[in-house]
Amino acid sequence: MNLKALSEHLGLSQTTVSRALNGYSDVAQETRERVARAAQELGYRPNANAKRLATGRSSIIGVSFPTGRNMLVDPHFIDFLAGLSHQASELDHDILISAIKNDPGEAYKRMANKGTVDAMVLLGLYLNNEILELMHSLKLPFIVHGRIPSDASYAYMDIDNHGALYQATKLMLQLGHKRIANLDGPVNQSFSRDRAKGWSDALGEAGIKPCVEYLCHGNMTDENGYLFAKQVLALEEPPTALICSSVIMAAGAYRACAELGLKVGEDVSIMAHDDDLPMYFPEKMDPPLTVTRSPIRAAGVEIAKMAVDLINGAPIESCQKVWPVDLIFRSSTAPPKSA
Amino acid sequence: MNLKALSEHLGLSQTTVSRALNGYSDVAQETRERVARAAQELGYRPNANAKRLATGRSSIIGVSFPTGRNMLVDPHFIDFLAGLSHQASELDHDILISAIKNDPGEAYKRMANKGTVDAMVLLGLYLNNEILELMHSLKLPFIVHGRIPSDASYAYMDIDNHGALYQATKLMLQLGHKRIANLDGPVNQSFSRDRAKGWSDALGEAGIKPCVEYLCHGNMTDENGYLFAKQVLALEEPPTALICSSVIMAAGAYRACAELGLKVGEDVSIMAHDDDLPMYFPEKMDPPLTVTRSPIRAAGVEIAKMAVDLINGAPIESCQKVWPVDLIFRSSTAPPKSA
DNA sequence: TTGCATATCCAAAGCGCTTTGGTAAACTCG
DNA sequence: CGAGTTTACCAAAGCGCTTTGGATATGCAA
Repeated sequence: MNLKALSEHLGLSQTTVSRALNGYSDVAQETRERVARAAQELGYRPNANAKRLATGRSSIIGVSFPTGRNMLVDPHFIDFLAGLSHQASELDHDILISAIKNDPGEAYKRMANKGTVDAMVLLGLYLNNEILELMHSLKLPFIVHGRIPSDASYAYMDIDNHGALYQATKLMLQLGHKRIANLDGPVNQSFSRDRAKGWSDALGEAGIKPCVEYLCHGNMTDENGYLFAKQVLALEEPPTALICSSVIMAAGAYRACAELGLKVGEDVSIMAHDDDLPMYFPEKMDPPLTVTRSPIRAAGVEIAKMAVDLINGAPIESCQKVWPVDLIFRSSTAPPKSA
Repeated sequence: MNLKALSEHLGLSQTTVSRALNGYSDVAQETRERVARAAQELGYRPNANAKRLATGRSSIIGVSFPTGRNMLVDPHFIDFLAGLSHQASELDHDILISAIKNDPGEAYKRMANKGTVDAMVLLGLYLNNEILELMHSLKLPFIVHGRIPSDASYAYMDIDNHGALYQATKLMLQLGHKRIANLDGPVNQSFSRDRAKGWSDALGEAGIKPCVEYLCHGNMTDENGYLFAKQVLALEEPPTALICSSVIMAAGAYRACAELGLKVGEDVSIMAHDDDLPMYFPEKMDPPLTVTRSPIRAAGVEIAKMAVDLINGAPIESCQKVWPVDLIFRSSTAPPKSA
């Protein structure tokens, strides 16, 4: 069942049927209804590819997907993707994923050249100035999850990573902690660097010199949380507070403390940034975990909206957002014991 | 730069240029090379949507993506998706994901009707006879990851879940265990039921009546592994062996044992099915975990291949595979202490 | 009555590719 | 040498939609 058949069935022209279905004003109300009814009854579905060819728009948003064996398939990415894809379908758009093997630039070019997608979502993880230039040269709207320092203007959506660690560190300071460790994400990622800066800025303001031994970088896994915690707690002067970049890491840190016979929320204070991942519940941990919180899934939702705006011609300047994070106090944080 | 411009530039017809580029035989070798060079130099990229309209094929494979808040975004699914998407791009196909909110059938219909995809990959998780009928009525090739018992013939790829638990249970029996618990996946999923059957079949052959208290069903999370282990180990007659449906669960079970002062590989034997998830390393656990193993990512790779075959007209019967699983013995399993 | 908006509808021209059904020239071979 | 093959190319007809640029009919003011 195609447009031609439907219009013949109705005794109307293809033009009118098309315009009726697409809500144009120059078609009588009665006709519009008649067309809608017939389309429904006959199960007419416009052919997406014909529509795409005619309009030059695909209503597909491309996302690069790091699948190489050496890259971690990260639960954070997945939850982000879930939000993105869910919202995209609300807005009648589809999500096409393109595997990044090694070179992300190559994957982006592939996606852009085929004209399959109207816009692309890039992971901040792979962003650098070179990629930014490449993207601009591809003449395809794109939006970045994350940020990098750059002169060029581009659409992005990020959470306030600096603020998150700044707040967290400030809280620990206010509780009386002086030795505050930062179990951070991978060193090559901008969000990790932003967080590290927030941490050291807060310390600096309190007149404390950030100690390099208190700063760990690595993938945000349970195991790293465990290892890093063990590592810093074994120092000559162990920290009394740990700030983890993810609830996953915090779970590992809890384990480390348990093994060392340290009571979380008493002997050592722990907090984390909570991306609200579906399988991790900071409020159910023992003790419940204090967090800075910003659901990564919501970021996916927002980016889908922004991508569609961008496709519809919104200026780049209106597509640059930084979300603040919430601070949720629970019992894993307390004044240091010695205080 | 489109076909018309390119052909004019070359002083050839569109037909010849198109055929040259697509490797048809009725074009002179010299011309073919000239065309290829010009296309390269001018950066000509055929418009994907025009091609799709003309050929009726999109080279896109659709995958349903469970994103609803109530559904777990499961690491297993993600690794599967990574394999699928990686292989699809090797075969010059793209992956389009369609969010399942609540009703999977509705999502499938949406995807099929638009004609955007050439084939669909369904998750066994959502499969039932009703869905199967729906899919057949949609006249779109599809392939299922998993299986259900059904009279209808359909393309599928599954691992031998029955065999996995059969083997695992058999191993425990051979070691001398009599009380063997099965910490299984969600009760409504076919792979969980297959595994439960493998477990009870092996027990049955050994003349042991499967005890319902030893069978737990639930999402394959760390927490459930912990809870289920605690639960069965607290029974009047606790099991001496635990078989977990996932390494993630096994990690939880290890924790439970540690808390109870039980040494894994001595006081209690544990094994698991290993999907080879990127963040979990059974061989690095303490003690290293005995597993039945079948990388779920490889299943994704295989399904991408099968989907492309199916699109190219391969008969359904040639697209029905069940993979055996490996049994890898490590030190988390040993004869029971009392034996 | 005439002139001019306004409301409805339509024929036909694309969108950029593939594919059918040729043609003309060059080659084969009895 | 002429009939049949083979080789290399092409014009034009789609694929199924949107959109442009009218056409026709009706309503209303002058």
